[in-house]
Amino acid sequence: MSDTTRENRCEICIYKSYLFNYLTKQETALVNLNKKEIVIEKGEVICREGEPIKYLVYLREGLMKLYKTGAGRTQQIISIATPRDFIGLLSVFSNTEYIYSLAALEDSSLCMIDLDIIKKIILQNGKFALSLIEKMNRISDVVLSNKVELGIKQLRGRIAHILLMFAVKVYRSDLYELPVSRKEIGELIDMRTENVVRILSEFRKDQLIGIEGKKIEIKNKFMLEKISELG
Amino acid sequence: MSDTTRENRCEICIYKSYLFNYLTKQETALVNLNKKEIVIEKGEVICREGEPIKYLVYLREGLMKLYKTGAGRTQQIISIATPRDFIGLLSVFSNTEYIYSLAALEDSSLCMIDLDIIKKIILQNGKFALSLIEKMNRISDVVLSNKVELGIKQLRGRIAHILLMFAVKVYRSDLYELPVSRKEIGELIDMRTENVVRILSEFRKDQLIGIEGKKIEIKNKFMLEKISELG
DNA sequence: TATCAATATTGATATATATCATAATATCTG
DNA sequence: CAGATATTATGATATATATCAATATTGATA
Repeated sequence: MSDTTRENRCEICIYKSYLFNYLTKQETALVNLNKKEIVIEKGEVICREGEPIKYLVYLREGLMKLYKTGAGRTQQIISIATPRDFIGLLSVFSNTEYIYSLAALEDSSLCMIDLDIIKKIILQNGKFALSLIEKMNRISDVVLSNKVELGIKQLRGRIAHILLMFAVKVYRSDLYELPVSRKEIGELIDMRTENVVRILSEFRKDQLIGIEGKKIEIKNKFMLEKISELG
Repeated sequence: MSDTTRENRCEICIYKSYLFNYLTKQETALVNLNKKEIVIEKGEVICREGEPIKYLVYLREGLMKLYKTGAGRTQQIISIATPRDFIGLLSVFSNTEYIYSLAALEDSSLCMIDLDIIKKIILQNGKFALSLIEKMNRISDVVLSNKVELGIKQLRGRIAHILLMFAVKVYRSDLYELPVSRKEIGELIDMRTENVVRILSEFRKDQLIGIEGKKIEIKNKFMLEKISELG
């Protein structure tokens, strides 16, 4: 975890989210003074369940997973965060300790902003507060609706859904490299690793996708969408 | 749906949530002018998916369900709201139309506050904004974690969980009347009606609960907790 | 009160999914 | 590089869940 704070200034940050557009000059300067920018490698864990919450984490580049550790080292992945996401916005204001852990699925660069500073700005800047509320709401809409949909889909539908999710929302390409193992796919969509493997093979045999290790090619998007919709 | 606004004043409302304690006198008066208080009967639907969002709904008394209608009149229940809940806080700031419907499971009394007024107050009252953020976060924590837990539990675990939820969180009694049909239980915890019935009967035979129509008696809470935890 | 529709119940059976076993391959580590 | 370990893969089997069918019960309604 290398700290690269240096003289990076929020004012000219190209990753500045639309959220921070509502900040005044003074507030931007305050954020600038109370944030650290870090680069982490694939696999690194930056927040763990139970640790005190100090930062609001903004994902500049890379890919991360938000997950929960259960009994016997089992994990359940809550959501996958993509660039420009305020990760963990899901629960940082309602808890004093993290209720989820956060790990990098790809090399990532993050901006960690002191949560007390964010709270301070909420108290004094209504536009910022309202846009933060909208952002939070939107994030939980997406995460919740994904989990709700899981409940009505069978395994094939879930696999189709997740393959399309990576193609459409994460990589914006029909050809991509899976950032997760088969086991992690299972942890994300509630199924056993063996069944993830099996159904991927099945989809390959049916010419819906191409597989080469972690490389996935979406060959029949229409059919995958059908399978995803119908469960 | 009978409008009983009359001269009810927010200032002296016994249901005034801690949230509204942060309002100034003027703001309280503003809310008072822009809210309506209604009483609805069991079964009534007050918001439907797709309708424009106008109000923030506060449940004073009663019980409601937040649900989604899928293809072929199927429903999925997202969450059950209990008194003092700000229902639908889940998605009112991120959408212009409701993404869930809202119906009464028991006769209920609601306070519907103009959402534009709430937004206006957020813009000018930082303490209110921050406490609203905390409240929103807490609500989505609960709803999401319920749905996440569903994914790792088998049917018996889900039924045990829901029976305990009604006993502990809704009625605070080991003897209560189910506010939902067997079918609705299935819609809430993603399983078929027949299996809801079957497992309830099984629990009755095993002396874990007593059943008489909709009346449920929790007889062996310890065992139900075990079943709920272990899935 | 009689009739209809929704709900609840139970059993038999089909289907989906998990589990267990085993092996091949890839990845990490000293 | 060798050995250890995790990941991917496939088949056989057990288990969990859904589906189908038939009936009883309750609740609503004319």
